[in-house]
Amino acid sequence: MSRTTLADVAAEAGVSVALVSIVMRDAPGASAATRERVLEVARRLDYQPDNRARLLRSGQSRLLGVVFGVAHPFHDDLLTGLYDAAERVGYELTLSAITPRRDERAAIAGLLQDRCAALVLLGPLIPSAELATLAGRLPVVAMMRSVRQRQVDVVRTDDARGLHLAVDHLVALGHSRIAHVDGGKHQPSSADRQKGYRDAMRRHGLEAYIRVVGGGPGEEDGAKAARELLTEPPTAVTVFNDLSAAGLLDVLRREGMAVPGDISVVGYDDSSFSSMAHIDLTTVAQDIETMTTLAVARAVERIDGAAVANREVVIPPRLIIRGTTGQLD
Amino acid sequence: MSRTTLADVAAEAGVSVALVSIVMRDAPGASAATRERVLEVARRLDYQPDNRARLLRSGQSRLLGVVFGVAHPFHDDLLTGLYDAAERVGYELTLSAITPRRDERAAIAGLLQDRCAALVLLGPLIPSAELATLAGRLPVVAMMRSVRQRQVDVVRTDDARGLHLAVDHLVALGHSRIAHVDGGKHQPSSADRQKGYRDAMRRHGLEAYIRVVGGGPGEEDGAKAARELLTEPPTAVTVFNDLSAAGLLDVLRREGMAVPGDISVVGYDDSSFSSMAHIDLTTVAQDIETMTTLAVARAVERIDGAAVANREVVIPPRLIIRGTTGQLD
DNA sequence: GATCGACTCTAGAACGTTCTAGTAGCCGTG
DNA sequence: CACGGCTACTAGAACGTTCTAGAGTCGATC
Repeated sequence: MSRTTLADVAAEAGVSVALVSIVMRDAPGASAATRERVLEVARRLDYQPDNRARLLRSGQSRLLGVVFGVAHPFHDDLLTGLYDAAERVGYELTLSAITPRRDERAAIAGLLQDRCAALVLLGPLIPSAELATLAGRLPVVAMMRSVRQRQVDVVRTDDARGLHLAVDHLVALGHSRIAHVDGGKHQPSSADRQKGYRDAMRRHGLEAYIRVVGGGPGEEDGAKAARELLTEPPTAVTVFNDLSAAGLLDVLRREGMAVPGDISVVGYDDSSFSSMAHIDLTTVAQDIETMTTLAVARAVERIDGAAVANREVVIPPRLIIRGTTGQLD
Repeated sequence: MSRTTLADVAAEAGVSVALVSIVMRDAPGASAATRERVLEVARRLDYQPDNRARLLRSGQSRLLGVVFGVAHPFHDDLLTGLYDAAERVGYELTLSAITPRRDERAAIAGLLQDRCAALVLLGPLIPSAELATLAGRLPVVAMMRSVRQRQVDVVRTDDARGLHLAVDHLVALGHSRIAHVDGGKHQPSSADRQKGYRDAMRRHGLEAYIRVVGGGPGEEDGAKAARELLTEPPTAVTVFNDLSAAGLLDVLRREGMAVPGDISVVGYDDSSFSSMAHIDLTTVAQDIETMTTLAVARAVERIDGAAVANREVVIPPRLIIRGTTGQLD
């Protein structure tokens, strides 16, 4: 049952182990003829390189650790982008999940043992100080969250601007009683989005209509907020994220509110499900491709020891107008 | 930037490398006094064991590779269970995701390089033959799908029985015009569930009412099926999975159908979102804890070379009655 | 015909750990 | 005091790879 190794291939092909290694890595130093022969033998013996031994020896691991949460559908979209970005620069990804019974620290600890060269954290919840000490050990890129500490790189969407776009859009449609359902105190980006909402409302002279309802990142949080809003419905509402917006939409519709006839709704993230016909949610899109590309690029720069000009990269969001927002009669 | 190794700790503590290794592994062979001292030094130098070197040497990797799909919310629930189960038996998990641009083969190849001791595949889509050759290389456990080939272990829910439960429940409520929205030809479990539906209908003498509508695993598939059903609505419908059922529910309600007043709906999976108040879906629960525990146990048995009596384990499902099914007037 | 350079190849160390085999000290027993 | 059997420890090989240094061959150049 033991796997075939370089030595097996070398013996079978009648060459040295080192030469087989050269061939497998596509490194210079082997003739076309032997290259061919070695490859043939490797294929025949079903040789699979042992990443662990490879990394152990070569020191640099071309491996990025990613921490994501099973409870966040948007993380799945980010993972997709990260895989693409990593592949483009010749890196591998190793994933570690946060589950209800496996917290962020455990997820990170798992990756540290795997000796990945850098960490990419999706919306990390642990305190900045902890992120900073972690960054003393290896490059750390935090996504979708700002971090004061200078050691930690940040790639995030300009969340304040995202809510400006949403509010501007609603105001242009004639709305003024615009509420905001926030993400709760545990979501690091919640404060930025709420602030963006408040600023935009003020800028439009709608200070008097500012109304923030407590919410959270889940569908259920949105549903709960909807029930609260229904006591005195606004004509429009911006929601912390799409999942929450979906829960909110569902309750609104079941209570007989027409969307967007009676109330307009704007989500956040442009999660994959928000474009589906029956949701058809107007939302603020985070630029997944740019964010993931930059996050991976930043991690690689740090690994290579390159000097990094601006450690925080803020990506502008984009408003995706779909069917849940409409002109106020 | 280079990490602290056993040798560093050994030098600092004035003992041999081997002894430090013993202490770190909690293995017998060190006095309480030195144990204490070594641990103190290790803590002070911020020592982190290098998993790769550890596994390389010890041969057995205590590492399970898991392939999951970012498009399947239910996989997130399974991951949660797998982490729990693996931890209980002292194994680690290494994840590899299937994304729109990274297919199952790529995901598997990534894991093979990591030298995990066995593979756990969540609802694999690749042909059985391919699974079989893979199983020639290392233990393979397929979840939520049956595999003819004897080399591959299977842990799955008794899907046919799941639909029996659903149909029985609906019949008991007085329904006879019960339709089924299936999972499409790409989902391996789709056929089993459809067959379960047909058998149950026949058993109740409802052969004439059998009606299968093409569907799929996504929310959008359910929405589409709903629109098709609406041309001539049945009084009840069983759906391939919860996500699809959620899409179906949404369309039904928006078209003015009362659930369960006009139509009852049963989902499948008991995904985490199905219990939420605004969905409140009656559904067939797969027993996540049992399935994940058994899948991990099976993988470990194979790794340890234990003889395995029955290579296919079929777990009975459980009907969770919530608010989307009701008495037919 | 010696020297050089380019090319192809190889031996052996190294990576950080675990494991095997052993050494040294100590205590108790006959 | 010789012996056995503990306990605490250590030296060195081993895992499968990459890397460094060098060896051998060949053809071209001086």
